[in-house]
Amino acid sequence: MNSQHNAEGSLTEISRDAVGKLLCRANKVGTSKKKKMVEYVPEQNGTQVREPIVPSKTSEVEHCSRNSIGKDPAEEKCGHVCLDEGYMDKKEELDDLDWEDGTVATDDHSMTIELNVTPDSSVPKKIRRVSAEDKESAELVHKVHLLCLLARGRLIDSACDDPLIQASLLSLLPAHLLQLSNVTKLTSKALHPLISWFHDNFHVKNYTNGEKAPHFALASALEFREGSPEELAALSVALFRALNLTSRFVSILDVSPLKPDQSFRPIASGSSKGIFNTSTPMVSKKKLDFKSPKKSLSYEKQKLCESSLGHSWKSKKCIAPSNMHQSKDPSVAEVLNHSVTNFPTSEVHDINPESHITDKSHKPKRKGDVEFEMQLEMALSVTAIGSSKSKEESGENADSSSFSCPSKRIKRVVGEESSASPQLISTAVGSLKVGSPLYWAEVYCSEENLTGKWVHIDAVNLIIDGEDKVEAMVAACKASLRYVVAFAGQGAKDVTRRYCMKWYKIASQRVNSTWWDSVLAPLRNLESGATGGVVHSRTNQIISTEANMNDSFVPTRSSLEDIELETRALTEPLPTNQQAYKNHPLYALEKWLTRYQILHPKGPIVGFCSGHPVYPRTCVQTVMTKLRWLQEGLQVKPNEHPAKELKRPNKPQKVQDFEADDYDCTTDSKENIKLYGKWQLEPLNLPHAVNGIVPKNDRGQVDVWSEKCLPPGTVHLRFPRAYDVAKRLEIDSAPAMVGFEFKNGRAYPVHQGIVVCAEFKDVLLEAFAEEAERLQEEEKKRDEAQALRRWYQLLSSIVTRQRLNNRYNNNLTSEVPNDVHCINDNVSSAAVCDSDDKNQTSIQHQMEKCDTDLDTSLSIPVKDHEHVFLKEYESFDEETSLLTKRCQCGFSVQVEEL
DNA sequence: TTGCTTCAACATTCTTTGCACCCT
DNA sequence: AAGGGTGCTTTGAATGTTGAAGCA
Repeated sequence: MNSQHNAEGSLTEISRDAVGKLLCRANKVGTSKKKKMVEYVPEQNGTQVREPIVPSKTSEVEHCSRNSIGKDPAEEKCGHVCLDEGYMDKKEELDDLDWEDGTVATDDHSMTIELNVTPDSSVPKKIRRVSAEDKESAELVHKVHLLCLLARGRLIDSACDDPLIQASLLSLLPAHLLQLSNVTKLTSKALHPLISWFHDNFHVKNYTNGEKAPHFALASALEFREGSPEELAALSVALFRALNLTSRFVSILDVSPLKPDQSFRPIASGSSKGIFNTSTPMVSKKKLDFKSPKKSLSYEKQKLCESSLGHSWKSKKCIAPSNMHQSKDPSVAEVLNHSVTNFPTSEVHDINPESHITDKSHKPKRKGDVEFEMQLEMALSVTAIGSSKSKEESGENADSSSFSCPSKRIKRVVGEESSASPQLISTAVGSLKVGSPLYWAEVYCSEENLTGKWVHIDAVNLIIDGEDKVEAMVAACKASLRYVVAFAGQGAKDVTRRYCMKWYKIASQRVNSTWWDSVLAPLRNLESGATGGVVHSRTNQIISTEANMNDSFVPTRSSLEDIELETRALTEPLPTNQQAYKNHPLYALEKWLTRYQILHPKGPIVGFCSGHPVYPRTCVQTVMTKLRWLQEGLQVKPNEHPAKELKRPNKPQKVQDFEADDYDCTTDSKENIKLYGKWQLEPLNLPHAVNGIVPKNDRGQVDVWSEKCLPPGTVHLRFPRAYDVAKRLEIDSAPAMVGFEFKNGRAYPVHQGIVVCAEFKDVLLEAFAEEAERLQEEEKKRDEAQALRRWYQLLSSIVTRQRLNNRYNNNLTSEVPNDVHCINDNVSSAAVCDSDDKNQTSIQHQMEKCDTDLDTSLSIPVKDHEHVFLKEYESFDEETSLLTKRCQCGFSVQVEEL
């Protein structure tokens, strides 16, 4: 176990480093910008200032970016390295000068002052824009962080389902509050005493218990009745679930920014050192005396098991139910018995197969499940380490680091006087310090509204039904709630809309919705399976069937909630500033329409902003030129007038420049860009191909922007030399223009293949195949001929060489050099005599003969020595296909395998 | 102090159908 | 001499994005 922990630690370390580096990269822009701005200064100052002025802010991020990421070339050019080198160069120069004349040094100094023409203040500001790469990496970090937090939320949620935790909570609960589990018509008001009790008994702490899995962290928080806001919110959810209330664990996913160069400050976090430090130091509270003196028996037992067995939390669950019976309170024992002992059987009734993560060890796991669990574990460890670390850091100055953002007065429904405890130090009259609203619970109250409602319950801050306050609280922390996700049944659902009143403000800060929706899709199903209509998994059979019956004629909770959130989206209040309308999903101002946008129909006016009429976004239509619509496979209906006309940008055509002024006013009106809207279009109606003739445009070609643009009855053949093939077969064809290439400021058409009548397609393809085969054959022949030519050349040279050797070296006793390529007389003579008639086939034949001769005889008499080529001295080079045969005397022959 | 507007600077997108000259 | 390859005058305006300044 220890080793496993170590391994896990290293893994999480690695993960943290990796993501940290990514973050550093994402944040690099800001820091590097500063760096550059600073380091430009000394460069312009010449050598006078040697040390670059280091900005006072030496953040870890910057440090990291310097260390972990290779310097980019631009940085190297103007960065400190360059400065140092410059200095060194200068110094060398200086030394040289010293060597020549000792007095120059001072001159040199003064010269540098002369160079320093521009004072620091007048240095033009260099604002480095974020590059596409920076944006991409920021988005990547954003997504990864989002997934990590999502995974963490799921783990917390599964911990809330833990029957031991639930049972222990119930064991603490006063008997009168247990009645809540029997309430069928639940209202938010009915929850007040329960929340109040929870608030009084569980308190926020600023330090951490160390790195613990959610199950253990919750158990620990339960035991000591204090914990992080996250743990307490989770405990409240566990309590609701223990009481058979349908509830969710809701969390704001406080992710790193989507766009680079935005400093990421985790909500309510004292310092931001990385995306993992999302700790949430809260209002420091004195640990209150427990009103209920008895401790959780089950946890004492469990701790015992833990120490004696050293097993995982999961394994202990099996023995837990028997322990529950030892509870002294009979009612509690009954409830426990009911809720906990039902647990093993509940999986039978449970609709959601994954709702009991705790039992997974007993089920055969699929490979994907195992992998997913591992990923979850990793995500958990990573986030747990990060947060705990920051908590440890903030632990020292717990009071000072406690939540300090001013907050608007929030709804405190019950026990406001008691909750305004002395430990809440207010800095302003009328303001209350509240904990960071990162985590809370949602309980489904069937008697709220007509159809029932998910009620926001922040047990930590004692806020009930304060959904409209969350945004203000988050805003008070100078953060925005971009993602609010509700977790239940191992699933998750984005409920940001419920808490966000100004969606247009956060929409741009969220990741692209397609990706996010696809991530959430499977989780949504799990979530709605656990909460939508069907009462929670621990509910008994009767209630479950009742709910099922209800579901058969009542929309599910999930779908009702979807409608609710959708309605919120559609009834968002009008923004008060004009800029907000620029990309607002619901509303538009004519002022902010782009060149190619138009209001159609122009109305209804839904309001006014600074005197400008506000129209629904649905009225905004895109207009395009005829050509652009053509590219989309649409054409403008006949007799349609342009919906909008734009003045053609003045592009004076070189030679006519001087004449342009004369008839500018007259031509302009004629050459306006005519734009048409979608409502003025019809499907493309191109002339049909008749009698094998392809209808062409005035340039004798067919513009193939897409398949839609092909005249009916024609096909686009893209194979090379198609035009030649068609021409040879005397088939009518037209070059296919597929687009433009922009070079030197001009557009050049790009042609690819041809357009022919469909009936010729097969013929042409066949002809092309034949052609291709023929070309291949020709190429092969050409290659072979070339090979033979080279062989002939080689053999000729060898023969010549041999002749020269025979003639002039006969009398000499010199040895044949090792690397001289030799060949026996038979071969050479054969090659020579055959080379004369230049018959390629016979040459080839002789080559083969030569090859076999070499293979079989392998004995070439040279003078007294007869070469013997033994097999073991052979070597074959696969690249050149050359076989090298060697004689013991050192003589070698290379043979090419044909 | 905060939020909004305006402006400037830079980045990105859209634009959209040759020709003269040289070499083989 | 014909035909293929290569390189020009290396656009430029509109729009989108971001930061800074000014103002209420």
